[in-house]
Amino acid sequence: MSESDRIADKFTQWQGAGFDATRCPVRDVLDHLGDKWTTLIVIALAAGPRRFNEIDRLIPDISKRMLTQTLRNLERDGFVTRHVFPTKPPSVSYRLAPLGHSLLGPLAALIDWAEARHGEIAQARTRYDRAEGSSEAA
Amino acid sequence: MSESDRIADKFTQWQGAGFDATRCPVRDVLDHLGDKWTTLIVIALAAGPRRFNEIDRLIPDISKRMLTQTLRNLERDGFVTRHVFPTKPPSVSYRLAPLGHSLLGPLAALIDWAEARHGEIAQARTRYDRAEGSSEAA
DNA sequence: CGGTATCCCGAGGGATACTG
DNA sequence: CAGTATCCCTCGGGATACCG
Repeated sequence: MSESDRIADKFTQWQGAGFDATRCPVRDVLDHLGDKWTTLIVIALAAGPRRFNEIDRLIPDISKRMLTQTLRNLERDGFVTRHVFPTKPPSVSYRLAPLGHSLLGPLAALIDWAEARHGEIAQARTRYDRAEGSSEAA
Repeated sequence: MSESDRIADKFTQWQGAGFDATRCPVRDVLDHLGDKWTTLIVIALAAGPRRFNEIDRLIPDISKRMLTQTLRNLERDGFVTRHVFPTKPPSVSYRLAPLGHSLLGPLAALIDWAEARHGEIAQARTRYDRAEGSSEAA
């Protein structure tokens, strides 16, 4: 119960102080995790540094375009660092910066939760859709 | 370090087992948290049940359209329950279901992280943009 | 190898107006 | 009060082709 109270309190405080949606840290972070590839890339880098095409192979259905773009954003926000080795052909490696690494804890909590509750969610969804279906015309 | 290893291991396992992007629990959950309003609504309901227009007021810049839609999704996935009181005019209240309530823990971890690291992220961003700007034509 | 540049489509979501 | 229904426009992101 105190967990929900803590969150509720935070929310109330945000309400009080202007609540610049643009400056809201939560929005800021969630927008990030919300996009299609960020989280997967962070996870892919959890084990250690990887090269561009390595990541590309680890995440089969990502395009180079989105891989580059997402890595750039992660770099911009200080989550990953980019190292260029001027070999021939060039080789670039990405690794989690301390900031990115520090995200792994909270992220792991969320992943564990997701895995634990995924079945429940799927059930709820089926139940809801079944109820909807029966009350609607085909 | 073991935190990152745990995640890395999970990732490797996903790789091994087909990795149906569609059935990936993480994708499933993150897509949810990623959209613009879900998280805010969950937080708004943390303190207790709220009526439709109450939530609308708590989150100033949401439209009725998105509020309804997001609440429906949350209901569908079993995060919130909807109670209709047939008064005149009707009154509808939403509250977190146990499933939704159980999300508050992991979510709080993420929020705490976001608040703690937000400054760092902003700094990294400024630094990156400054470096970018200096190397680019106006 | 590690990217950019372009084109393009569909979904997310805002604004507004109407309803039981 | 608690929604629906429409319109419309932005923009995330896929496909493809090209570059140092």
